[in-house]
Amino acid sequence: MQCDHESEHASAAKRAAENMPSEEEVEKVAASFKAISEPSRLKILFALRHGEMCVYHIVAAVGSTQSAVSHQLRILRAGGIVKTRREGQNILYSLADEHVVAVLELACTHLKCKL
Amino acid sequence: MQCDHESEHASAAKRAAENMPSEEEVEKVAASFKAISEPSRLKILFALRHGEMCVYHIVAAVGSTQSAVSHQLRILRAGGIVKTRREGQNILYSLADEHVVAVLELACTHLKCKL
DNA sequence: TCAATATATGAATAACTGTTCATATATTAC
DNA sequence: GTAATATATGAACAGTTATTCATATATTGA
Repeated sequence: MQCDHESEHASAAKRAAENMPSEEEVEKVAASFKAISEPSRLKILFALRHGEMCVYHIVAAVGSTQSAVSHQLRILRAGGIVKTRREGQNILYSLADEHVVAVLELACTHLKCKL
Repeated sequence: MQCDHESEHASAAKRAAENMPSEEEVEKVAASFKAISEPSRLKILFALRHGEMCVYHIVAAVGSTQSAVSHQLRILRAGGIVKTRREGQNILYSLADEHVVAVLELACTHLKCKL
């Protein structure tokens, strides 16, 4: 394999190779996207767009089980997608920041689906 | 399990359940994110930010094999993340639209990593 | 038409991941 | 301290997926 339109693409390829983020950075970005790439987790995020919620209400909103939701919340939390605060017996979950909201909205715009 | 701060969260939960996108829509969004959630595919996208490229140069830029890259490109193409055009023997790949660029940049901003 | 180059793809394997079930931890009310 | 409630977690299983290897298709130039 070899490509001979050096003039046109070689420079882009060279720049791309030189500016490729480190393996660690790529994996960090990938992990963030992976966190929001599962239907069960996306539903949680769509739910949280309507406001801070405890686990019980998240379970109700997405229609799943407590255990499954709790496992997914851990992944979202570890990925920095949601944040938590305790209020008595309850742990209240919310979207971590405006970037998360923005990415969700971009995806829906891209796919031409209402939110 | 039952949650008694009805006054505070029940309304958010109710709105969330009512406005939850359909299973099909959620899966479409999830599939899009899944397409960009693998390090090997993300590297391809980071490379393509520097311009349209043929497979040979993508392979060179990301440091993988022709077969692996080709499999990943198929997934990115099916997910509407990249688009292609043929030029002689070569298939030139590029990012599908500005939304893709924007999402990549948002993620890097979110993670405070340079791009 | 034939050889060479570029890209795609099917099958197989190995690694990863989501859910379920059972159970553990933590907080509150008594 | 004990019971009740809310949330988290470990293990196991099932389903998914990325890579490799071998091979197929498509385009070009002779």
